[in-house]
Amino acid sequence: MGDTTPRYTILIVDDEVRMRRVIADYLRIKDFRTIEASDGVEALEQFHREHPDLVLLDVMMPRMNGWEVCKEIRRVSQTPILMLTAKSEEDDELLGFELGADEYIGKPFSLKILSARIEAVLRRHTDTDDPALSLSLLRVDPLAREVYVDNMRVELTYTEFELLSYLMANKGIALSRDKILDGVWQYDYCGDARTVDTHIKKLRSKLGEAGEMIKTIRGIGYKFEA
Amino acid sequence: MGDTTPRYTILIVDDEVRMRRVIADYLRIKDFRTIEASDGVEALEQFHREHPDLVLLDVMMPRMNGWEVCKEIRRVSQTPILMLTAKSEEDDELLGFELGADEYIGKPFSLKILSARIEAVLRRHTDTDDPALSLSLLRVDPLAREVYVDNMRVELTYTEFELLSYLMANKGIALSRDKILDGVWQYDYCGDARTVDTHIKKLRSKLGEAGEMIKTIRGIGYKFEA
DNA sequence: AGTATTTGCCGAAATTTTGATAAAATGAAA
DNA sequence: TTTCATTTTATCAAAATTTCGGCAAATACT
Repeated sequence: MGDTTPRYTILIVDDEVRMRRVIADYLRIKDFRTIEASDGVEALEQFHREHPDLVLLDVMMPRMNGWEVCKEIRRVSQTPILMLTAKSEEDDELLGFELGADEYIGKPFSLKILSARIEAVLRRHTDTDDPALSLSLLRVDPLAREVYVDNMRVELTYTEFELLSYLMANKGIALSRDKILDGVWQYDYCGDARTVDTHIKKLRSKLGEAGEMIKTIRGIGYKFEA
Repeated sequence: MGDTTPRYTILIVDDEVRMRRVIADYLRIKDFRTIEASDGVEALEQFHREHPDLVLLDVMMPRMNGWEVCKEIRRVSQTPILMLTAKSEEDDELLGFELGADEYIGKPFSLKILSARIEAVLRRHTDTDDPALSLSLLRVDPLAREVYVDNMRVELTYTEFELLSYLMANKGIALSRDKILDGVWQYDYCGDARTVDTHIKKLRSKLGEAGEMIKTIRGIGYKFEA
């Protein structure tokens, strides 16, 4: 099984080296490529550099805990997230789902079960989403505030960047101009709705072919679609 | 061959004296200058004192292991790193590359192969990278609190040094003025955000061409980029 | 006194917004 | 189906605003 190309890349985030090692070794046998991060900040860096297909996220971590990382990833990506936690309390689980985690596993867990869940989540995801498209054509790095289209750097202004982030965070949802104004421009900014149009236009032109991911919903507003 | 000036300085980091000696002897024949360190902490000290052209790094070491040293060096420098390890496991290699190592050699190795790899890495580095720019342009020695631009010492004030360190520690991340104020001036110092601008300006002018590594992110703040 | 740091102000440049106009889509009527 | 009127969106350019960098004065620190 070792000579095939890994099907998916999995980012393992845990502050304990031994835990990471155990999981990584097992997943590699199962033909996954693994990358690791030992805390939240590093996790986000790795995430943006490697664009893993799934993130295994420990909750208890220094610097930035799992919930925060989860939230931050969800701001720009639909990448499946599987949360790991020592306490298997119900409200933790609830919080996890609220923040956008796809699965939730309480420690201790068997590696067999872990990999089964991973398979399930990935299957669920690849059925619906198109991984090749959103992954390679348009890439947004919120930490560096950089945007790449087809691996080429695109310079966006402050508002353009915020607007794109907002649209992507609400991928697949038709947003009215008012909602967009509320979301991107702070607290009930009283501006013309045409302002949104203008920025959408600039975004589309700067994003080139990726600009077509911003759809016009007539009578409503706009929608981002992968 | 002994009368020529050594082309490059190589820092050999290994806790075994005999191993260091064997490698050093051979590399000296190959016309390299060698310096040595027996553990991670010493390695960092030597690194900052001597600014070697390449680091040979053993993974298994007391006090601070090779991965940590590698990571620490990468925080402030692009100097080529060649990792040495006894276990020739795949994941070690992966981790090494993730952390920024340039090459990876499993023990035991032949000295011939080792020096060939060293030559290759050095050649690669001086070819592809703009050596005058990324490699030796800006060097920060946090222990000595010294900064070198193009190998010329630059005197920075306390705040300037802190600011530069903070920016470099968060390389590639767009930082708001508030974040910078928090990070450099600690404990929610309530100062004008323009203060940051002024210090950035001074830093840029003192750093000369290296000052261009400090990018302005309009509407946000600043970002350090190698 | 002599640095180092902070603050205020101004002009240049970049960005955002506005307003006017053209283009496109929609739906109803011919 | 075609035409026409209406509504909605796209485009463009100019005005208004914001932001940043530089300068210099004021303040703090040694």
